[in-house]
Amino acid sequence: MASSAQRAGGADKRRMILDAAVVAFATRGFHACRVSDIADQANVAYGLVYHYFRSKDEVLDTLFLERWNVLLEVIAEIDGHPLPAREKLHAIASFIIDSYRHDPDLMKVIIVEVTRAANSFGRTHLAKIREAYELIADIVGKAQADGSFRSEVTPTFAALAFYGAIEQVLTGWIFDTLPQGEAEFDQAKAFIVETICGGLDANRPSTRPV
Amino acid sequence: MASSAQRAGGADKRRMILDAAVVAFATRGFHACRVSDIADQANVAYGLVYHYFRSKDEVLDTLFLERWNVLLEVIAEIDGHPLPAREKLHAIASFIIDSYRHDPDLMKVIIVEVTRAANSFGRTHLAKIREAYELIADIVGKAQADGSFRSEVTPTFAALAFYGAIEQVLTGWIFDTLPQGEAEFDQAKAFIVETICGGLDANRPSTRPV
DNA sequence: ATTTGCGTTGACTGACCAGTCAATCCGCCC
DNA sequence: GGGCGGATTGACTGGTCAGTCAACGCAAAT
Repeated sequence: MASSAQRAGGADKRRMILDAAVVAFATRGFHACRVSDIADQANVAYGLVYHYFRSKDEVLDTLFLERWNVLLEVIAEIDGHPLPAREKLHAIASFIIDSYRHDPDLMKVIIVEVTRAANSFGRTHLAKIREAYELIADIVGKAQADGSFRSEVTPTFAALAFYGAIEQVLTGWIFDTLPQGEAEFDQAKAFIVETICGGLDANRPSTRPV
Repeated sequence: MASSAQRAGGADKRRMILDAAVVAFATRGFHACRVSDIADQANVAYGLVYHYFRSKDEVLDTLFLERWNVLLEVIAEIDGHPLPAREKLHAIASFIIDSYRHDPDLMKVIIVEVTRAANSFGRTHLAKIREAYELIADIVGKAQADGSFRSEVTPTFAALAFYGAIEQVLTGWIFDTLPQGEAEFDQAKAFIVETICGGLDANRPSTRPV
């Protein structure tokens, strides 16, 4: 009963179902994915899914909340460090992109089925999603207050633009519209931050003075 | 038979169905919306929808393509004018945001059900959607070539960031996460362009020298 | 050895809905 | 005024699944 899950024993069937759901949702999409697909993928009987979860929705719910709460904690923690705002944003972009690098299926599900699906499903989680924007907006707001960011733009809009850029890039990878790979991941982090913080216009120092 | 649709006569039932579908899709979402909802909304018999369209999908298809093609033409046309890149981007943001202002339901459907639904539905239209990114990337690329934009960032990423920011803001309005109104619409155009072109970092002229 | 009860199974049900189709309507032409 | 053909109608069918539930397995408790 201990830890290493002898065979597939009494251990965490619940976890197995969640992991299977990630694969199933990522492969067929939440709507097209039948509960039996999850059960098959988990090597578990159909009914067991309903032993651990009230509904198919609750499975997705659980996956999303598990991960999104981590994101919120990480952002808060990054903000706690005494870093320049630009580096905080880089750290956030890094975390999100590395999340995708580490578990593309999970990120695909979260983004495609929740974050970008504010209709059908994500509606329930709008508030939770918004928390992330607000944490980012906070970072921008404080940077504006201390003068390291300009104040031409509302923190809210800056946060939306920043997060929107990240999501758009992830979506590109998810649907193979954009080449991906180790190099691209790190490049993307830098480009996103550079676009949002440095801007595209030419009249400015190409590198910030130290 | 002529033009002004005597009663609801022989005129464009097809158009009526499309318009009804916009309302139905916007209200209940594509998946939750039944074909009978469209027919009811259009005051038309169920079967007539299938007289004009092969499937429910084709209705959404049609709505999307009609509008997206306009967008592509407009972007191309804007690019044709001899404007600074920054103003081209502003014009594009304006067009998209004004599209929302003019017909929020249609934009909601296009964004929520197609553009942001690259899974279930939008997959068919990935290429079409990408065309828009590429047109924008072109604008950025040319501006980099003539020196008015810096070259730190790939045109592709810049385009993604720009479009992503717009979509994120629209999504905020669509789901009432962001206050909307005449003032907000124009403000948003300016903020998006200012974020992407001007950047957030402080060390630079707050206004570009003429 | 027997009981107890959670974990597990998978066949089944009820609801839902996209798409079909045979019938009707109606404007127009001969 | 008869009939042709596209427009229009809506009842019906077929298939799909989410969720239920009665039964079984099995480990620990007695």
